[in-house]
Amino acid sequence: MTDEGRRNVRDLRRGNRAMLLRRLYFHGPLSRQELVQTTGLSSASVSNVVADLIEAKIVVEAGSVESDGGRPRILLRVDAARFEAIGVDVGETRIRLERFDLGLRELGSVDVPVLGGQLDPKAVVPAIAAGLAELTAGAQAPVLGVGIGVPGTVQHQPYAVVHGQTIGWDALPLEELLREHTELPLFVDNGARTMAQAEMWFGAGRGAESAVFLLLGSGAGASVIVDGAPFRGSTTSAGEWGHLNAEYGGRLCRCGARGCLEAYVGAEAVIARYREAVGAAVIDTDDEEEGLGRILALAEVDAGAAGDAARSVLDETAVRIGVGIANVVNFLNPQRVIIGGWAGLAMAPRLLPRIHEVAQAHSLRLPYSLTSVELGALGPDAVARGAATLPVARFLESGA
Amino acid sequence: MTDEGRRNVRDLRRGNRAMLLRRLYFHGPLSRQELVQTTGLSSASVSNVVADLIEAKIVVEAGSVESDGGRPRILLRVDAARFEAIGVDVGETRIRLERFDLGLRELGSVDVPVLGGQLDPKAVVPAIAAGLAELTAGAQAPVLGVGIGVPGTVQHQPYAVVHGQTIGWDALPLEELLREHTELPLFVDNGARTMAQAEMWFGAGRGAESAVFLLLGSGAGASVIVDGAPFRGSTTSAGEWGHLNAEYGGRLCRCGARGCLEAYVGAEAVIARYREAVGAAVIDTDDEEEGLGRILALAEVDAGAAGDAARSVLDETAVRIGVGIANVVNFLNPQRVIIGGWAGLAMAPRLLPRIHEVAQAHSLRLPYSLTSVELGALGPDAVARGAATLPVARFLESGA
DNA sequence: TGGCTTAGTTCGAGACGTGATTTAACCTGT
DNA sequence: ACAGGTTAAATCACGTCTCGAACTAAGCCA
Repeated sequence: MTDEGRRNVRDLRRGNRAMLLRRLYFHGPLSRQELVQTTGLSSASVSNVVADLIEAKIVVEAGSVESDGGRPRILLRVDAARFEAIGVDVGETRIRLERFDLGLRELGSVDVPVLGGQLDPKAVVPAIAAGLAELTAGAQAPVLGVGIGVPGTVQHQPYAVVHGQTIGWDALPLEELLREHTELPLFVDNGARTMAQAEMWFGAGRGAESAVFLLLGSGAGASVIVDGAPFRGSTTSAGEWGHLNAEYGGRLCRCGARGCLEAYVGAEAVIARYREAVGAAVIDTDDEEEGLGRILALAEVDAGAAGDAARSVLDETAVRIGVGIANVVNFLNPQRVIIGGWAGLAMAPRLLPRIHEVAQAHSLRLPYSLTSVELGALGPDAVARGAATLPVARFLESGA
Repeated sequence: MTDEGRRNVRDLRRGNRAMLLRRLYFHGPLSRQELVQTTGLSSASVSNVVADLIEAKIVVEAGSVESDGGRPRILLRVDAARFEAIGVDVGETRIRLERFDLGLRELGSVDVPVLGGQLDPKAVVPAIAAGLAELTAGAQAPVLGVGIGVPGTVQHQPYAVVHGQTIGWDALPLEELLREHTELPLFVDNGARTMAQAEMWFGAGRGAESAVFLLLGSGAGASVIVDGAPFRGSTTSAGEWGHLNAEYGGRLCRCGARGCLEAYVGAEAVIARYREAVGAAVIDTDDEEEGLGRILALAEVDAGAAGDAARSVLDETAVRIGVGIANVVNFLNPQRVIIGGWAGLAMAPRLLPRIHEVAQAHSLRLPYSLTSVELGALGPDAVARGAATLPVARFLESGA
């Protein structure tokens, strides 16, 4: 309510510059004419600002469009090679760093396994620092910054602090710790949100103004996009879809409450429910990906009791997800609901029809009819790419 | 993603003008000095813009603050008498129009009973038009516009069209119909949202950036405030809290789905559940307000079976509301959750402790600890006042 | 080659915000 | 009563911005 954006003429210029830059970035090569029409700026100003951007080597000319009688239009595009950005995916089993150009094309990557499956903060920071050093050494252009997707809630006070209950991170001051190893701007955010950001820019969310991304992995999370930007809530913990209550007094959730959706639909929960149904020894692996795969396979090929149990467990999973989607549709009325995460993508082929059916039955007619429920397009590994969008987004917003 | 706000220097001025005006409006009399400090503008610009506003007679000087050695600061305030606004509450039993000054002090009102309890569109439009004529005739200052809160979903395409399934309005082009009777700018929105807006400006939401207002009347709705503005979703139907699923396969809701929260917590549902528990004849009134009152009284004073049933029904209501609040807290992480609506305010004194208890038990620890759950401060009749904020908000945003 | 059409640039005008300077309005101490 | 000090507000000169109009560039066609 106090201060918002533009005040003086320089800010005005920066805003217009950012507007043109964003448009060129997201809507491909465009002529000055098209920029004039879509932004509402005068042709004089467009010429002026574009000249700035060209001089700064951020925008380059990219051929021209054949004319029908007049001077041909010169196309402009953002020079993707002008800057680079680094994205980091801090996962539960590995840390992956990727280097991208401005257009988010991957230029290099480093994988660091997490020893013993434990994300010890003392080991994570040096691992990231080492990876950063390796990647920046290979950079062909200035690096705008480093985006880091972490499993947990990120608060800025004012430097990013991570609260990750599932991985035992208690108020880890990640930004300050990394600050000792690099001068690059750091952008830390929740991994689910960075993944959603990647889908918004390049995947299933492209073009939507509002969308909800459901991330089914070991557990269940979500990221809510409102007006094209992630909604964080008052303390950045919005989007805990997995802890919507699915059944009063139901299964105990690892958060301590009873009946959370996550106690039914994440890979961990699906496996646990299957074990309860058929006896603990049947799925004899600790690898959730493998365990979930076996249940899916049994449901597909086994005509006996083990297959019946698998089908039953998966059907309830679809029902719970469907109701959870209906809740999202009724309460937030998004343009799209997008299912992602490795477990979600693995189960979706089998469950999607049932999910649609249940979601429809529990949704209000009008909003559901205008919402599409679909799968993520970038696969389960979009966290690092989404993280790299953070410095790029800052670059575009600031107008360079 | 295309065009947003400021482009040229005139827009810049308008934005700064709006910023100062908003600040003066919401933060009471302020000196130019204080404006300089809180807005970040230079003192030259503040003087300049304020001179404009004074010349337009929107802002007036309002005494001065004693100095400690220097020239005293002259206080400025928005002249509440300079403009007026009209708010309309289209309720299920009556239509109420109120006339306000710029500071939203009530200056006059007209009540139109709805004949036979039926909101016939053919009768509503002339009724509103007649009320408007009466109120504008009494206006002492130019009327900025008319805000109208209606029970139903409002879509702008581009003129306001109301879809009200509960009252049998099917795509009623209310704005166009009223346009034939008045030249005043019209602002139509859902009544729950206008009520929430009133609470945000003058009631329990004051100062919050994000809040969720739960409106318990005959049914159950909500209005979600994000970044100080109502969130409408992609097709303006966001906030259907009453249709979150409370129990899979549960009670049939009037929306057609099973297990909606509204089938448990609205006045209609509470009365129905009580009747089921004790026999249909016990609450022998069609007036929901009276019926709910009797149940509350029985719970309070009757030690026998009728009281037990009332207590049991009300306890389950508290549990359902509590879980519903936990869902909101987990998913949206608002600063505040505010319970309003006539039924909500009537039940709250008895239910609030239990609601808090259940909400806490089903919420994630961190977000719940930072969220306050409280009651609306403006009572059940804030719809018209909230509606009147719509033209005022437009006035403030545009910078007059 | 000359006219026509469209794209992009240049230029002068008008509007704005800012820092520095000036004026206004009050207080304190003598 | 009056000078000196202090703070608030207004004024001024300057630089920056966008815009419309005029102008130049670069193609087509006959």
